[in-house]
Formats: sequence, C-alpha cells, structure tokens
Amino acid sequence: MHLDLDAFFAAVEQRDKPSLRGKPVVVGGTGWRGVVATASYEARVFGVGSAMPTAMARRRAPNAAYLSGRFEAYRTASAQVMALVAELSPVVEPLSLDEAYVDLAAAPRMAGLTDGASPDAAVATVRALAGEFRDRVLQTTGLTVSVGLGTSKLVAKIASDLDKPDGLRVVAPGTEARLLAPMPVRKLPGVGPVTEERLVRHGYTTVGAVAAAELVEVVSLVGQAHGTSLHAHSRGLDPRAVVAHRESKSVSAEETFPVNLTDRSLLGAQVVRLARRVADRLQRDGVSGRTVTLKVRRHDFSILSRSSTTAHPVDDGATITAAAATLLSGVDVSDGIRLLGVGVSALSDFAQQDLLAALEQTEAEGHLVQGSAGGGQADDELEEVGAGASAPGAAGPTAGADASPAPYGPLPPRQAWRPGADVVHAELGPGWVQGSGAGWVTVRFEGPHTPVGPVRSFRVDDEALSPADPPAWTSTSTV
DNA sequence: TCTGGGGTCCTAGGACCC
DNA sequence: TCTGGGGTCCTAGGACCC
Repeated sequence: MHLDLDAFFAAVEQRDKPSLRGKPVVVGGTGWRGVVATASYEARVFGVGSAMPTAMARRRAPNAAYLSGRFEAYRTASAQVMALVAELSPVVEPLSLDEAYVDLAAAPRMAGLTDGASPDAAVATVRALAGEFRDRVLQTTGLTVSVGLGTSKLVAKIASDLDKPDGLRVVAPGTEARLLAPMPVRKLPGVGPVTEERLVRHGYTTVGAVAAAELVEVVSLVGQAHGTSLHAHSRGLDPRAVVAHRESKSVSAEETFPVNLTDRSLLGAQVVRLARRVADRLQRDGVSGRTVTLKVRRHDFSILSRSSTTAHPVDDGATITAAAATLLSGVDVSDGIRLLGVGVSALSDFAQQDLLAALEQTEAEGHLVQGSAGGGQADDELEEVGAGASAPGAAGPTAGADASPAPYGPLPPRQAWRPGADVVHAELGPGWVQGSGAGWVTVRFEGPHTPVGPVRSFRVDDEALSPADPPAWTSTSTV
C-alpha cells in the first residue's frame, strides 16, 4: 500500500483555521523569492501548484491565503498518521511527512492471502483494510488520505494518485501492465522533464511504448541504471522491497538570500550559521561525517559544489565551518551569490564510535573523554581537522551565544508573526496571524473547533500578544 | 513568474593500487 | 620497453523526489 495525505500542509491549515475551509490556501515561502510547497484544491483551480514561484501564484490567485507553514503542526499530524499505519503492519517505509509505503504481506490481517492462492480474497481483504484505515485517519486527524494498493511499490504509488483526493484504489494482480500502458511516460516515478523529453523525442510517449521497446534501446536513451528500472517499471515489474529503516546518508542546510550577496564577510557569516545548523542536527542524531560540501547557487541560478573529505568524521560547528569557509575561499563570488548550502556526508554512526572511544580512553587513562556536546572524538583529531580555521567569523569557544546581529539588510518580520503562525492574546485568547507589516499584526481569533472568528489588529510590540503552540485537534467522531 | 529546502541516486573522470 | 585490466576512493555535476 502507498498512502499520500491530500494537499497535506494546506489541509492542516484548513482544518485548524475554519475561515479558510473551502477557500484557496497556499503554503510555502511568502517572500519575494518563495515557492509554493502545497496548494489546496481550491487554489489549484486557479493554476497554482507545487514548486511554482509564489509571485506567480499571487498573480493567478490573488485572493488566496498565503501562509508560511507550521511544521510543528505538520509533524504532529504526520506522527498520528504513522502511528495508525504502524497498526496495519510492522514494515512501513516513510517517504516524507505525508507519504509512506506499507508492506501488507507482513500484515497479520493478510496472513495466508498473499501467496496468490486466491487473488479475489486478497483484493477484498486489502480493500476493507485500507478503507478502515482511511476512516481512522480522518477520525483521529481530520485529514483525508489517498491510498493505492498493488503488487509492488510502483503500482501502489501510481494507484494512490488515480482517485486523489480522498481516494482508494486497488490494482488487482495481473492487471498492472494493462493499467500502465496508456499512461504518459511522465507518470512513472523517476521520469522527470529531462527523461520525458528524451523519451518523447524518440517516439516513446506512453508507458506501453516503452514496454514494447528492447531493453538496450531504453538503456541507450537514459543510461544503464535508469534504463533498466524504467524498462521493468513500464511492464509493471518492480522488485523493490519495502524497507522500514533507512539510514540517512547526508545532512545539509541551505538558504536563499533576499538579495544576492557579493560581500565575503557576509557570506562567511552565513557559512557559520549554516554549519552550526548542520552540526546541531548531526549531534542530535548521533552521527558524524567525513565529507563537507559547500553548495553555491549563483546569480544566474547555476549551481556549483565544492567538497573536501577528512580522515576522521566530524560533527562540530567550528570544524565544519572551517572546512566550508576554505571551500568558499576558492569560489568567485563577484557576480553575486543567491544561495549558500553546507552539507556533511559519508556519515558514520557517531554514537557507537563515541561509546567505544570513551570506553578505551577511560580504561587507558582513567578519565572520561571531554569535548563538545555529543562529541567524543579524541582531541588530537579535532585539532588536526580544525587547524587553520581562519573562516571569517569562525566561531571560537564562545560560539553558542546567539546575540549576533542580523548579518544583512533590515530584520525580517518576527518569526512569531509570520502569516499563519499560532498566537494567543491575553484577553481574546488563541488565534492566528493573518498578516503583518508597518508595525501592525492582524490576528484572526478562531481555532479548529470554533466557528469562523473575528479579526483584530495590534501593534507588533503589544505585550498582550504572544506566540503559541499549535492548537490541539481532537476527534469529532464518536464512532 | 522567475524559480525553497531537504534529500537520494547515478555518472564520469582522475588518482592510486595491485 | 611499453603496456592490461580490475578495483576503490574522491570530486563535480545532474536528474529526480516530496
């Protein structure tokens, strides 16, 4: 089974904000350089879609609500759904906050039905199971989910898209190739704009056309690995297993600036911030990595990357900053830098290493390893890799004090008063930010279980107004 | 209209080793 | 004396996904 929450971010917003139900809602970057993450179905009518620049969306749907997103609320809703998924089967592969594969062959309810002995019974059982699951998701989260079921990941994923939104589709065993054949090649996961163009240019417009081609022909068009899987997928074949626990292979942070940057000291300060974010997450996850990568998007939108690999894994901000700053020093920034990114890959399990190193050291020297939080590397390693840390603004031991001034331009609007954010007023209670600017915040006072609420405006520094946690959504059904 | 942020996987070339 | 073939690791770029 493949499941996919419908217009997930926008749906959570409409659930929690009664005044937005039935209205066009766009979640994503709300600044000049923002893009759309999710558009509600009402917004899609206007031609607004994912990955579209927000500026374009505003032209197409000027009356939509533009919200910057509340990831805490999305994470909570996602966790609730994933908990329900876990009741179906122990083998679940999450793809993102709103998508997952479930191996129903490992589900208790399917015992004895997946050996092909009785396809009809299997289809019936699977349909009932999926239907009940969808009911439970709606009941406990207030969200609709589309599910697809089939004999492989490929088929399940394509199926979940067919009856969207709020859909349930089962593709019976043996009917896969027939279902796929008339579809445009672009429908196959892994076929993007470039591959589509290449295939269509050679006459392969439908999945069936690819299925009828020789493997060597497909491989010659799109490459060995891609060609092999594409050819199999076109025939409805997909041997990939549902993998429950996938180790992450890289950790990165990147940021597009409001204006292009050419000043090296400003860029250096950004490298420090990004490296610190990456280090925090590495330490939180208990991993470290040997390869540090600097990503640069230039004024013309082209991307350049530079990487360096060290002998020992690193996870601390100062070391990652030093490596990234050295990489940046070799990049021409004179034409303007639009985005910087810092990443760490070639990850290894830090926690285990840490434990071992600490144990050895304790035994050998009779004291515990000292170091930064989560850091347990031998001191000489840190010195070796960190040597030559001459990054502009490279944080020394005083790092952590977060009182640094904004590195460029005017301060952005307070995080707490971004459009869509949850707030609470001392007298008027909970609400959410409709908009802010010119020293004022506009708040609508309503919650997931209230009627559409009233709007009031306040000075941005009004002490009665403060940021709030996302409102709790409680099941309305008693079934 | 002017393009986010977090990832994965693949390819190709060069260095190096046996 | 000039040269094979296979393998690993690293770097850079690119397609694709949500």
